[in-house]
Order: sequence, then C-alpha cells, then structure tokens
Amino acid sequence: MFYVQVAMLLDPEGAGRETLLIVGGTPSGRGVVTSASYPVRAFGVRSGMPTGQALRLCPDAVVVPVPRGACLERSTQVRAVLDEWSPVVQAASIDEFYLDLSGTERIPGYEHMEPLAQRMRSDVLRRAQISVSIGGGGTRIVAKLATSRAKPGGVHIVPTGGEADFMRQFRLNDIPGVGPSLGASLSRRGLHTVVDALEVDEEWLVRWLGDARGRWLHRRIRGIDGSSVQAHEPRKSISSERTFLEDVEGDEELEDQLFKLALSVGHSLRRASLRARTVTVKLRDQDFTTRSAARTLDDAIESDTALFQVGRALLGELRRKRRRPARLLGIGATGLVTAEREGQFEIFESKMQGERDRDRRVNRAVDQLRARFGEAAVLPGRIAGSKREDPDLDGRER
DNA sequence: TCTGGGGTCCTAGGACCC
DNA sequence: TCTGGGGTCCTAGGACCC
Repeated sequence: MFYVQVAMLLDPEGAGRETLLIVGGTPSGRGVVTSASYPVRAFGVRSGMPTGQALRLCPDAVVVPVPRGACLERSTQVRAVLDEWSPVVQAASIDEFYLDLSGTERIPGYEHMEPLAQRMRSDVLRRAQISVSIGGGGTRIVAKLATSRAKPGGVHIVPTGGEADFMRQFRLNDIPGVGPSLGASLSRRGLHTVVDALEVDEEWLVRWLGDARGRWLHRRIRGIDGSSVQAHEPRKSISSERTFLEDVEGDEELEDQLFKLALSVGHSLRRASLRARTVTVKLRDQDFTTRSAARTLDDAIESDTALFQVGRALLGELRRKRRRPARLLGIGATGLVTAEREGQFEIFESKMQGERDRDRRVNRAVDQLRARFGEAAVLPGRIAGSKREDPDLDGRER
C-alpha cells in the first residue's frame, strides 16, 4: 500500500479522496499497476497487471502516475524513524525494512515484542504519515511472512520456537523466492503447500530442483534462514531503462534515447561517488524478446560520454544480430567501485582508454551547475540541438 | 489482457591461468 | 602421448522481488 499512501498524501484533494485508486502507468500508454488500494484489489486487480486490464476489472478506478520522488523521500523518513528503534536497519526495498532486535530478547519474552511493535507502528504513522505492517520472528523469512499476516496495517509476532509451526499454514507460492517457475515445477510433483513439501526428504528436493535450490527450499519451509540483517549493503548496480510509447525503429533515434539513459546513469554514479567497470545494454524487441550485451573495461568509468560510447558499441552489436523495432532500451552499470579508492590507481593518466580526467571534470562541473540552476541549465549538444525552440529555456540558461 | 522500472542472485559455458 | 585439476573472470540469460 506504500505507493497508494504516498500518492494520496501528495494530492489530498484529488487522489487523497479516491477510494478506488490505482498507482501505475497510464491506460493509453504501456503501463502496469504498481499498487492499488484494497477496494480495487477486491476486483482482482494485482500489481504487475497491465493498467488497461485493471480498468476492465474495475472501471470506476482512478489511475495516477507513480510519484517516484515523493516515494523516495517518504521512504527515507520512515527509515529515519526506524533507525531510532533499532541499531541495525536494512532497507530491503523502497517500502520494506528489516530490524535486528537481537539483545532485546533478554529483557522479557516475546510477549514484550507485540507492544513494542505497536509503539513502533504508531511512531512511524505519527512522524512519517505512513501506516506500516510489522511482522516479527526468529529469522528473516519468518518475520517477512509474519508481515503478510499483519496486513493491512497491523502487527504479527511469531513466538520463539513457534517458527516451524507457523510455516505450516502457507502455500509454497507464498514463500518469498518461490515464483511462478519454481511454483509450477513443485506443483507438477504434487507439492502445493508447505505441509506437502515437509513430507519430502531433502535428497529428493535436491534431485528435483538441483543442489542449491533443493537445500534452500528444505530449509526455507522450516523457517530457517541463514542470512542476517546488514545495515548498509553497498549498491551493486545502477541502471536506467525506458519502454517507448511506440516502438522505435531507427538506429539514430535509438542512439539518442541511449544517450539520455546514459546521462541518467552517469549522474546517479557520480552522485553516489561510484564508478563502473562493466556496462550493459538491454534491448527488448517488438515481440518482447529481451537481449543484452555487456562489456567490462580495464578502468572504471563515471562520465556520461564514456558510458554512452561503450553503450553505443554494445547497441550496435545487438542491432546487428537482430534488427526489429525496439520496444525497450536500457543501460546499466555494474562492477561498481568507489570513486575515491579507484582514483588511487590513476597514476598514468595517458594510459586510460575509457575516459580522461577531463571528461570527469566536465561532468562534475555540469552536475554542479544543474544542482544550482536546474536540470535544463546545461544540456549536451546532442539534446540541446533539438531543443533550440524550447520555451522553458531563456537565453541566460542556454 | 499485451506485458514498468528499479534492483538482487544464480547458472552455465568459455577464456584464461598455474 | 588424446585430451588433469583447480581456480577466477566474463558474458548471457533467467528467476525473482517490490
């Protein structure tokens, strides 16, 4: 419900008054449902569903776009409150956090956790205006499933020692990590519920699902989860992609689009003081075939131009292999290293193949100008050329 | 009913190294 | 003289999550 709550807070007179609210892409475009209010879900609307289909199920629903910036802001606020309640808070997504309360169990028993979680919930609601659900348990997987029992807007604590019993009520599809594919393959073997799967020896799960997955499921359905709560996991990738309103055929237009995406990824990299060693380009053809091409460089890069140059070569490879109108184009950066640490090895500037120090300085200067005077203050020639008549740009800004 | 955008993790095969 | 074994890195694709 996070996206729906933020959309309602953002527009109290409009979306805030709607009971039947869908947050997601426009029905005329190519959007899907990101989230929907509970009354809309009663019509069978689910997230990920094409907005057009959702509106056929619930014709009176109002669709609003995803308020991305506001969601990020609100997520930060929620986290700030949670940080006061637990020394270790891990953000699992924009609207999901794990808190490690180890140590507090010495105070009293689990009965203590229920009122604690209730106070936490009230605090988040009061200070961030977001209603959260809280689940508690001895492992991450149990806590997560407990949260699903707590919804909407409540608390569910699984007592210590009650984990295995708690798991028995779920279907295998409910287990996080069991998606459509694994679910179907379990279903084919007659396994639908946790109770079904508890009957099966680990050896058979391994034989059916492979070593890693078999052992993983065997532990998971017993509520066992080896992973711990980590406060600040470093980012592993930064990407930007776009589904076009209409499929794009021309190579030149694709390159223009790629350039814009590269600007966005470059900006995110520099803001996070990161550089990337690997660049990946993703292309989805008209028939939904999705392909990608990647290249790893000797030196990590952070400038828009370097990202674009590598990306353009990769896009060329993909287009040579298969030439169809493109539905989606994306560019991603992985193999991330912090800009400071990587910088220590830049002894021989002239040997750099990816980008020059000059590229970096130009990009950082442009970032600063944009931060001060707005996004349109400085535009690359490639984009500015087509915007010469843009009324938003007066002479000073150009 | 045509299918978003931001991510993480896993796997399999090939190149390469000692 | 038919063709070891262990390891890392890279690429492409796919499953899965919110």
